[in-house]
Amino acid sequence: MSDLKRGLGEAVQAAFADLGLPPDLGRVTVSDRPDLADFQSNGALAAAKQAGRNPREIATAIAERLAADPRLASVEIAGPGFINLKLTDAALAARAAQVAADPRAGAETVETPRRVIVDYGGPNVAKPMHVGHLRSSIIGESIKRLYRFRGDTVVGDAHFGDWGYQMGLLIGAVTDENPAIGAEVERLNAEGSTDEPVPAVFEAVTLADLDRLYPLAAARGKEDADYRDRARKLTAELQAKKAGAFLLWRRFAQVTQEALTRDFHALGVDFDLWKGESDADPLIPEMVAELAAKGLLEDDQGARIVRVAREGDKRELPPLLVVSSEGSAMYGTTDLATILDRRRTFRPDLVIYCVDQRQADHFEIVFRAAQLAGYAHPGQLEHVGFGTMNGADGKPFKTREGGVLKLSDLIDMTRAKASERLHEAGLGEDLTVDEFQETARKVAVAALKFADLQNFRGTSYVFDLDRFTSFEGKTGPYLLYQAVRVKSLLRKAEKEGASVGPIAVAEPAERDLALTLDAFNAALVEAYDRYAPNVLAEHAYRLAQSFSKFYAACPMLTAGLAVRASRLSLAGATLRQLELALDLLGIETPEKM
RNA sequence: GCGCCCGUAGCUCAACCGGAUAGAGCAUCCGCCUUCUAAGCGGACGGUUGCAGGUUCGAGUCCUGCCGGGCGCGCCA
Repeated sequence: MSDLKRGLGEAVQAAFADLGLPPDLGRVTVSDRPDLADFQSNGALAAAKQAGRNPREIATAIAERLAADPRLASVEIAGPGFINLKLTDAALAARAAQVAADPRAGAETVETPRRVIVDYGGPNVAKPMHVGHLRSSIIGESIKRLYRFRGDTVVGDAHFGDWGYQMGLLIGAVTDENPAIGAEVERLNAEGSTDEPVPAVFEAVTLADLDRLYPLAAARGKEDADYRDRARKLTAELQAKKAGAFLLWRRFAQVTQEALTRDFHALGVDFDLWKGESDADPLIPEMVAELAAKGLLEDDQGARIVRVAREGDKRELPPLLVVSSEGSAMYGTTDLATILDRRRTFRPDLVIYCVDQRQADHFEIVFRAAQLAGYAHPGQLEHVGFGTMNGADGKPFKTREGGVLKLSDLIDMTRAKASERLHEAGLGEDLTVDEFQETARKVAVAALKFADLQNFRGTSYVFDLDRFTSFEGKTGPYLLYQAVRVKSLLRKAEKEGASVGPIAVAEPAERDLALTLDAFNAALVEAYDRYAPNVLAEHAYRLAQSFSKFYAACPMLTAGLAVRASRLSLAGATLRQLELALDLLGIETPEKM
């Protein structure tokens, strides 16, 4: 079952082939001029250019071959050689009926499913999530769901940032502040085992402590060489699995993961794997040996590196730093080892790194090194970068007090506002307290996620609290509102014994809704190919809007029997597709609001 | 200095391999609730797509140069 756009595309392409023209020029797109047509093909223009012929002539020849197509009410040539295609109401109705009958609401699956890993780019130990972390989790989650829905086998991995120099900094800062912990670390380093449980003294460490200490330690590490050297030494101790350092680190990871799990859960984001950089650590020795055996490793200024620069590069790309002069594994080391680990345990066809755009160079370096080492083919590793979130001043977002806004605070604020609005509107009064809370949570999450996902991931954007927590216009709550209206309508219809029936389209709003329903698959394909959830978000919004217009223009319960049955079918198809699209964006739909 | 990204309506963002009249939302103004949820619907206003060239039948989109902004450039992650 194919959507109309593709079906018509095949017909036009066949007509191009008939005329001895390149078939791929016969691509059909949704019309730019809905007043003139439903779909259009611009291929005659490109073909004319290639063949040195008159475009209108070619367009006319194509149109003659399409005239007999029973799906088309009209085929017209316009302007320099646009081919305008208008569908019959019957063809539209038939397609809408297909969508209505399809559990996948008209969405197809990929021909050859792949094994895919989505790497969420690592929330870090010791750093509570702030608004800057919204993007990787929201975009990553949506991409994961989208790929899975299209038929791929997908695993989402948090890729926890839990290894490296920052851990050494923290171990130093915490032991300095709390001598009891320091003494216990010393004792365990000397005579303990990493198999022991985390000692009770370490439980004094909270996420708030880490959050407070880390920026101080990082700043001091930058200006104080001795402090930095000590932190590096502690990092090396941790990576050498000294029991004291290791168990204290376990405590850091514990408290952080608890908080992160809570925040992610509130956002409806869940990982299939909660692996960390530390999990790749055991593979590092053999990986280093292998890199050396392959002749890829070079000694340079006391460190060991892999050179990845290529002939023809526009500038010199720095090498991958595999082993620091202190003997520590670096960011790129664990990333490369993780590629090796995944290759062995999952054999992915594709790994999607959903990470800040600023790390593009880093990934280019790691990916090149992976290819040199034979761990990956070109195209198998994709960095899907996203822009940064800035404040109204164009700089990274800060609260009025100058601090970062914690993600959990943002969610709470938005949820409180949603509750307030529900109360104001007198909505949800028949809900229990729990149901009401749950609805407010869903509204809040929808607002936050949709505000992010409607932007193309690659561009940076301004974080505006009012806009993020806005419930009117092109927002998540608008989409939920439309879905809930359909649900309410269908409940009422059921109570009145009204049933669905064959779909007919006649009114402009019905035609428009049917066309929008048809566009779902194309939106999914594009969002999938371009790693661009905003394409899907845009479709969901258009669908909600089409429905809202239809809802206003086409009464259902008061209509005649056949019309009512048809419109209820359209409403049902809309609901299913809208809920599916929202789910793929990671947005849950409440029953009532 | 070198490299990457960006510059679209007052604001925040879209725009499918280069196509017709560059679209939404917010804001402003005007209409629409005794009938299915008004968090809605309809309408108005709003543009030299940073500037200057070039390629093309056709450029927001491709090329060159400038201006403005963001980011990155091995021992943080």
